Amino acid sequence: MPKIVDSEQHRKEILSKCFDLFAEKGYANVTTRQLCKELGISTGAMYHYFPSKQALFEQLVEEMSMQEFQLFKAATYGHTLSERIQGLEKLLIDNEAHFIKQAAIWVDFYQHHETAEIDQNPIFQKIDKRSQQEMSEFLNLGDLKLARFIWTLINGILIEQLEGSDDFSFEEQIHLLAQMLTTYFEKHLPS
Amino acid sequence: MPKIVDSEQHRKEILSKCFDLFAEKGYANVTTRQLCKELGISTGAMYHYFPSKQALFEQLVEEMSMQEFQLFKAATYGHTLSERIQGLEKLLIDNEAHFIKQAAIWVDFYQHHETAEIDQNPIFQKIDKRSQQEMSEFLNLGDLKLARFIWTLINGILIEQLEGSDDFSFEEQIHLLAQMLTTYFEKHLPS
Amino acid sequence: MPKIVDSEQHRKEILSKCFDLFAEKGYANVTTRQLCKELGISTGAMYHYFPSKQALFEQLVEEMSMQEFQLFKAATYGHTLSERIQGLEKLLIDNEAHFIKQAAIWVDFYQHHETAEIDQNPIFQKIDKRSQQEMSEFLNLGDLKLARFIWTLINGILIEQLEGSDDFSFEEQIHLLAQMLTTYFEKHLPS
Amino acid sequence: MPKIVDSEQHRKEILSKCFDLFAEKGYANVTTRQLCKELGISTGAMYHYFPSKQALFEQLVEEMSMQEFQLFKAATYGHTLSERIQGLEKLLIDNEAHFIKQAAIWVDFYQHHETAEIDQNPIFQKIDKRSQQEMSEFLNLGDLKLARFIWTLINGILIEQLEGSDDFSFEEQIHLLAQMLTTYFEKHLPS
DNA sequence: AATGAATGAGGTTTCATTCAT
DNA sequence: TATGAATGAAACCTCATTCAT
Repeated sequence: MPKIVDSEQHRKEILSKCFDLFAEKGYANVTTRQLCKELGISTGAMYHYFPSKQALFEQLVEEMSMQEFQLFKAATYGHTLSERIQGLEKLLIDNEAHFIKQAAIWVDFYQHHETAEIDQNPIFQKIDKRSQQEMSEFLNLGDLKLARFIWTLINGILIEQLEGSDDFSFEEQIHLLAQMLTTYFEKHLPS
Repeated sequence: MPKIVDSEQHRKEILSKCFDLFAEKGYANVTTRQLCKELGISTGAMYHYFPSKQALFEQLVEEMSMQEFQLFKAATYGHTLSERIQGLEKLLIDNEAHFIKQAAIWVDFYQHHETAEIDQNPIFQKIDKRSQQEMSEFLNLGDLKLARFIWTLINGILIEQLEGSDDFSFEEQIHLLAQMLTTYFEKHLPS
Repeated sequence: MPKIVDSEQHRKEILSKCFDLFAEKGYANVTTRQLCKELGISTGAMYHYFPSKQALFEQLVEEMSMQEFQLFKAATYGHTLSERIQGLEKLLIDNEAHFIKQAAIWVDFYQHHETAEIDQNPIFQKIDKRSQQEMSEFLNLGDLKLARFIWTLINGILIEQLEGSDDFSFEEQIHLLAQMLTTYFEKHLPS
Repeated sequence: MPKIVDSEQHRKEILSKCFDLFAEKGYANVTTRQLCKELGISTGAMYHYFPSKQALFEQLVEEMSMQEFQLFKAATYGHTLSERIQGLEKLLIDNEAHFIKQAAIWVDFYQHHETAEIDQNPIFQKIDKRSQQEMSEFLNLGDLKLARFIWTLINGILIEQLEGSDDFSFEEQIHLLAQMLTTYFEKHLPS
């Protein structure tokens, strides 16, 4: 039993390190050899834990989503909508690095998989659905579409960060978006 | 002299067709052979027009930006901010396919190039700067940062479209964003 | 058109050289690198002609069978059974090297493919059926099973040669088998 | 001392199970992992009993030959040549599975070893010599070459069985060969 | 200009073997 | 003795690029 625990932990450690690499360079631009060298393990070891580079990547996506859920769980939920938007703002800023990398990996993931392929995979379906729900619950918005839309805008900001222009910081951009949302909801959602 | 014109035209035709392919699959996931097959030319011919796959891609990015400028040029500029936002909305919806593909290619481009590398390249510097200006002028916003921010949010919507979820159309999303912006500016920008 | 001919010829030349190598060492014991080095071509070139090592091997088996048919076609058919057996003897001895290698490759082929897999492949079905018929016609035996049985015994001799013991030559062994068959048929088949 | 016995027994059990696997798939097509999984032991355990996959295979060949000798020892020797041929027939049919697998393994063995290598190995020399003698004694044929030849024909039938065509059973084929041999000897060997 | 066969460095993956536990 | 995670050389294969025609 302890061996299984160790093994599982090792697997997660590998995923965690791959997360950074894939986010930075993109799936296709990281070779297994590079990956293993960076991880400090042999190629054989990597293939002991994961059947293929592809599978490693997909498990990474899964794991990454789980971590996102944990973040949402751990965050403080506000009462008023305005407070909840502030909560989201804090969550994003506190975990800036994670969310930026996650956005990068999602884009990669979608480019490397046919849409049909993703639609057929129950795991990714589940992740997708749960992600929307989590977001929706966090903001206490009944409207799933609206929740998704907000996430879409946030994604825009996250991906912008990949390009590394520092003159308009992530924090400022998130804050500005939060303001826009607050302003909009004040006018359009009868609280 | 006419031969050069033909050659130049041929080069642009190739770029135009590559645009779709790269946008859909991503730079690293399209082989030169696929590319040439799709284009209906031989690999030799491709290497006659472009020194490398990389160069082809970069020229594509350049060409793509030129086309974007043309679109902005051809669009009608409104007088009031609200009208100008409506103009942007129309521009985006009328050229949905182009802008979605362009967003995909930009993301690819940034993942495949080190940030430093892009910063050093005068061509990309120029494109970047001009792009911001174009946007800023179109909205008649003095604030470059704000213009860029708006574009950032639009990018979020464009990239979302790559994932192919149809339950919330591009048109609706762009419209909602336009509304948010209008509401925000009404309150925060004294016209 | 001429290019296709060249290409096809080149393909056959490659197969021909592989024939010797696979026969001598066995499919699994020849690496693609060895193969290419021996053939004097690059790995890329090999993969230009054949999609995989496996496919190369299967095409080799097909080609090999075609050549066998040619040999049978070119051989002289006798009138009496005894003459026909002599004809077979001559055919085998004249093409000793080919038949020994072919036997080696068949054994390899059957070990590397599941029986079910072979049974489902129409090409191999056809080869198998035609092979039996060819043999049967050559000996003018109506009985397919008997023809196959004779070939089975010949296979035993062919495979023995792989082991390289020279104290009982192929020629002698084939001759002894021919004598046995003649003796048997004299008694059991009323001519 | 008893521990050595256990160990020795364990070693033989492993060999026995490998026999089936190697016969079915061929040496090169069975990985050590598959082997160990099938055997229900760890790779470490396997390497405790055998220094290498190669050594395991060679010991298997040795053990297999020993078992063959046992079979010959246990069989009933006839008086007349015809009776002795019948005895051989019975021996083969009673141990069909064993002999087919053995034939498969011999072919494999010869393909994976250079002829020179086998010729230099005293163990295989001994096995080979003894095998011929055993056969020769069983049939009470002074002529070693002839004994070997008969075995060669039998091998043809055994190997044919690997290909799994059921329309002409092993039993029938062996019987037909026995008849041929009997007919031939009646005429050519003055009893 | 155009072709597409050829190149070969380098990618992903396998697998016999080792070794800390 | 026994385990199975770890190793790394080497396997098969890909693909941007070149070059004779």
